[in-house]
Amino acid sequence: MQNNDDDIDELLVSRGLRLTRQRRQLAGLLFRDGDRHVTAEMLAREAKRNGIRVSLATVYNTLHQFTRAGLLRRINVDSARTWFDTNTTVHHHFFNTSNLELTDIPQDRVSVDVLPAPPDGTAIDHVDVVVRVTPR
Amino acid sequence: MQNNDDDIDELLVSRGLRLTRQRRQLAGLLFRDGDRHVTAEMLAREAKRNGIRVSLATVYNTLHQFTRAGLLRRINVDSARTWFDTNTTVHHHFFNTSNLELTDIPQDRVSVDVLPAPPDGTAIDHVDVVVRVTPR
DNA sequence: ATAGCTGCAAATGCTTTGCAAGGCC
DNA sequence: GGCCTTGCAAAGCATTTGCAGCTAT
Repeated sequence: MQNNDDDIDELLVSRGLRLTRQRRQLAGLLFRDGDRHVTAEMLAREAKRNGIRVSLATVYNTLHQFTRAGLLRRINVDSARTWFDTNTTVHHHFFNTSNLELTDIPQDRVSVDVLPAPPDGTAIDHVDVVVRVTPR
Repeated sequence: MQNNDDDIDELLVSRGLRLTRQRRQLAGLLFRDGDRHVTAEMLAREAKRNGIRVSLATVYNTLHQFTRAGLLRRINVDSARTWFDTNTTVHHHFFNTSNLELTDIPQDRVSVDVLPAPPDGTAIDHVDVVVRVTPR
């Protein structure tokens, strides 16, 4: 994925998000090159490195707003922190438990068959597969 | 699974754990009836309800010691808290994101094929499948 | 006796919240 | 102008840690 600034502005507006400086700059980091996995802490550090002035609270707010707007997907791999993925399509992950590196697995490279019915009164929302890996 | 007090003592000793009052009582709650999913907070509350005097820090320590000893398995379903499962065999989970209820799926009722190779220099440790469900 | 446990309180790390000031439409 | 956003600091949780006192072996 490749997006220029205009595409990114349009993306935000199309999801009903106002164009504030912080949102445009964070969206630039996230969506310019596509396919990224970040935590709030990582994104805040990266923003600072790039001369973007934004508070940590705003990074959290923005990640959640983008998630609600369907631009990001939350991933639960690690009970210590929340990861966000710019790839919102159905797919799965490798998670390196030593260096906390997350890698996508294209959906069509994993097949999952869940035979049992979900618990009474519930319906399946989605299936997450995390393949935990460690250095060899 | 069904264990009486003697079985439980033997279980702890066989894993090299000293028989302290707190460990025996917590192990009683966890392993007497088998197949349970708990968080530290839940286990501490249950202990209190059962008149077991134990600090929250000891509950955390004990859960980790039991995990290291292979009596429990950590589960990452929810980035807000850590779950522990008394079922240490390979299997997967339904997770109800509304009421935070975890249910086992026997391994033989799920088939997963991961085709791509893990990232360079890593080997697969294990595969976790979480089927997220919501009330219908 | 001594290595290992426990309990408490304080500390930590991630995340959320309250609120005043500022910015977008 | 009015509503949404931002930043800061404080608060909130889950979890870990330091350490003095206790306990299993």
